[in-house]
Amino acid sequence: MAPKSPQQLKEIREEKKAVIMDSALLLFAGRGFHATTIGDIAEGADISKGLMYNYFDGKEDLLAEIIRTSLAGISRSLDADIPYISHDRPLSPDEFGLIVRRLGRLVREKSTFLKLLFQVFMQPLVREQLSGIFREGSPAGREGEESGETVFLSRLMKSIRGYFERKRALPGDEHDPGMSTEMFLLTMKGFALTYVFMDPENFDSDSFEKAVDEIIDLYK
Amino acid sequence: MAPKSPQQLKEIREEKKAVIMDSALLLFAGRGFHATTIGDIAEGADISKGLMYNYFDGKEDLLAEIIRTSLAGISRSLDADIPYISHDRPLSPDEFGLIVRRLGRLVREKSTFLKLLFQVFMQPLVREQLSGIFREGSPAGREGEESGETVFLSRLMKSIRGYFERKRALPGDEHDPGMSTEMFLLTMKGFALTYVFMDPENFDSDSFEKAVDEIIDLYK
Amino acid sequence: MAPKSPQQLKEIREEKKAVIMDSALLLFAGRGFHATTIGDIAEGADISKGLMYNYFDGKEDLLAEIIRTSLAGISRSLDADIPYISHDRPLSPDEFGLIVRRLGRLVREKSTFLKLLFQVFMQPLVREQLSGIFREGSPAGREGEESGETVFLSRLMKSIRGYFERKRALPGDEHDPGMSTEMFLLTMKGFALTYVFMDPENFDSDSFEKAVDEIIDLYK
Amino acid sequence: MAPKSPQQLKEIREEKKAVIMDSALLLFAGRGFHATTIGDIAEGADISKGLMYNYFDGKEDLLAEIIRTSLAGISRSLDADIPYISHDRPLSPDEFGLIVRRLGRLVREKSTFLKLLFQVFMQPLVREQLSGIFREGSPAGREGEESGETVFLSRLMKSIRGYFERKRALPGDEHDPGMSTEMFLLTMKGFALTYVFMDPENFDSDSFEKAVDEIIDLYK
DNA sequence: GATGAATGAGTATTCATTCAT
DNA sequence: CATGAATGAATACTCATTCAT
Repeated sequence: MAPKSPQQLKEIREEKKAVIMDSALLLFAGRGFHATTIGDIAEGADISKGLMYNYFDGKEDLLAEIIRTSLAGISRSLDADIPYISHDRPLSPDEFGLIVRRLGRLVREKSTFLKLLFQVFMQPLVREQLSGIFREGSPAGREGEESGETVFLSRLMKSIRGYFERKRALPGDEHDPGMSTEMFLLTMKGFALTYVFMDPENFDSDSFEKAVDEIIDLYK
Repeated sequence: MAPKSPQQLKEIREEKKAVIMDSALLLFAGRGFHATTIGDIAEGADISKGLMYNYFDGKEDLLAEIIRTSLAGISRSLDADIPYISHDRPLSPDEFGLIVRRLGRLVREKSTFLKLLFQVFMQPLVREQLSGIFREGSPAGREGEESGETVFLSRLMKSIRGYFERKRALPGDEHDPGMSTEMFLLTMKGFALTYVFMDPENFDSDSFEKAVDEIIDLYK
Repeated sequence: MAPKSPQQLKEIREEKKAVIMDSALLLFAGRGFHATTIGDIAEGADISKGLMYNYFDGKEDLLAEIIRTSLAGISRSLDADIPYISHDRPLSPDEFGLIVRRLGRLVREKSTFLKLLFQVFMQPLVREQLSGIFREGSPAGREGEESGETVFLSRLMKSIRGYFERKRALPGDEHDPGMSTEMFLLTMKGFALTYVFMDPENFDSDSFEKAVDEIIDLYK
Repeated sequence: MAPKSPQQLKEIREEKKAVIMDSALLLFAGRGFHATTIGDIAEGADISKGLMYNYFDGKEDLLAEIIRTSLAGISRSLDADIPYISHDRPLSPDEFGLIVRRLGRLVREKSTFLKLLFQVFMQPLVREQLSGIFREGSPAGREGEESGETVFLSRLMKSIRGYFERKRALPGDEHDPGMSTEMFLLTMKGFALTYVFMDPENFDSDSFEKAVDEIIDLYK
């Protein structure tokens, strides 16, 4: 009965937010953003429809928040696992292989979120709206948190680009490094697309792993 | 005074159907199926909302019809350009290269439809409904027309699979042919995804062509 | 190829009108006025939708015309069978019985139309609209035709009323003749209602006849 | 601050449901089901159109609910007034008279609902749909409430049938008891039909009562 | 914080009617 | 006389969002 401390309150709030976002993510990914109603989300989160609006500004804000948080989470998780890319030293082939393997794991572990991400970036309208929200939604003050983390993703990108540039300099490879990077990314996209939308019953863990190996082999 | 001849009538109907489908395709691809209203489509086709229902059973039927027709068109067009795959003789590397190049052209020419196709196959709900419509929509009788054409696509697939199997038999290649096929398809998907959703202003015709060459190089 | 004579033209016109009205009557009675579309009627009459408007001013006019024509037909048919009621002489009990029997036959033979009539008179709105059409629809000139015939129905009514008044004068009957008439009409309505909407498979020809006899017995 | 108690909530819901059903009943009876729009009903109930769908699954469900509830109400009300029919003892002529008088009162008091009921049972399509809803709508579990009440109506029917069977056994009556029952019901239908759809201004309270007396006289 | 009744703008769809041919 | 493509007003229904409690 004692009044909760501000700290506790904040924790409870964050937890409830997470529950709502989990419910929404599952439904957005499964049925699509438009086909999911606030009622569905509330039911999934076991709360009333109205409560959602205590935590988010609306359906689109909820979507934006999910994407923001998930991206930050991914960023953080990758950052923890791939520390070496922050150095100036170029990636070794083995490090490149580890990165690909790590990205493969990501596809498996975050397939629900990736499903959503694919959908969102296919609808220019939503994409634009989202950009708008992102712009408005990140007031000067708190850039230190989320964006600081998502910045990692561009560092990763740069690192990969660097890898292919260095490979270019080696004898026996006359590929345009820009093109090599593009091809690698394109293959990774196709890989993610294929496995993320594959029927779970058709999913073959073995061929998944072999595909990862194959990619490493192709681009190492 | 006299009513129009059945011939005239049929032409008018076919033409108007095409106009409506064109308008719908553009909007579905651009804004997504759900975000597109019948009013938008009607406006785009310069007709009244009601008229749409003289030609299609509803929004979903319109979508199904677009996909059916477009797939048939693609199938026909590929069939005309790639006649040799119908033979039993396995593909030569050059033929394989030509096929990839032809598929590349397809991505450019049919990017609007492919945009739609990607979106549709990402929404399981719509996907199922579509399958249902397709199943019902192809009564035993008229298999000669649409299905006869779409069958070409599976023949193409088989041909490609055959190509990788034969390659496997050559000395110096120890790849699992099934995995090779999968990797190739996955790369094609990534390729299509990348260029189909690329902002037109970022689209670089040169790198597009070079990417096609690169794919041919990788898998030939 | 010879141009048809005006007489022939008129006959053809009348015949086509009848076909349309038959189709409409069947559907109106079976599904209700609102639930029947012009398209249904046209299909049933094997004509185009537009043609209906060459013969009738619209759906409601079609309904009015059906009712008008059917009532006139009934009137004419009864008039032919019950000639004696036009005399001033009061009805004998046997004549009364014959009338009831004739009305019973009417219920069987015109059950489809009566179904429609019941429905129409239960919807005040339609009833009012119809009255309006009837009023507007009978220009001074042609009252000689239809109305002349429907007038018979009121003569019949008057005759029945007269029958019960005369009965009243007999010793041994102290019923209010107005009330007797009302009771008789009410029973006839209940009779018609019961058998007109009875499922054909539940219809028992025997009990139908016995009910007629019973009514005669009750009110003779 | 606190959300409303479940008790309060339930009361509000029940009350609002009743308001909507009252508005709908009035309009359905007056203009017919098809001619009544959701907007009309909402206006009559002084609510927004959308709210209707918080309480009913749609227009047809609303109709079904009205009929269900009204029938249950009638059943209950009759049950309270005519307790003796539950005994095995056959009805005395006086009891029969009381029943008819009670039914007469019902026609006056529930004329709006009866108007609707007549209309509904004249449209086979709606009738079938309703049967469907009724069947689905009464899961095995809650037979205790509504159906338990409407069951009373069949008990009443049986009681009346019993009355005429017993009468048949008396000397001086050679009517088929089944036919007598049918005639009685048919007369009651005609009676209800006549007075329920009579223009209020033509309604004569005196002749109404006398008609009831007359019916009792005829069938007692 | 939490609830769910209430709103109303928006959407797909239907259908009587018109009209060029 | 006959056709059916075309129209557009009307209608049932959905759903994000608000707000009193």
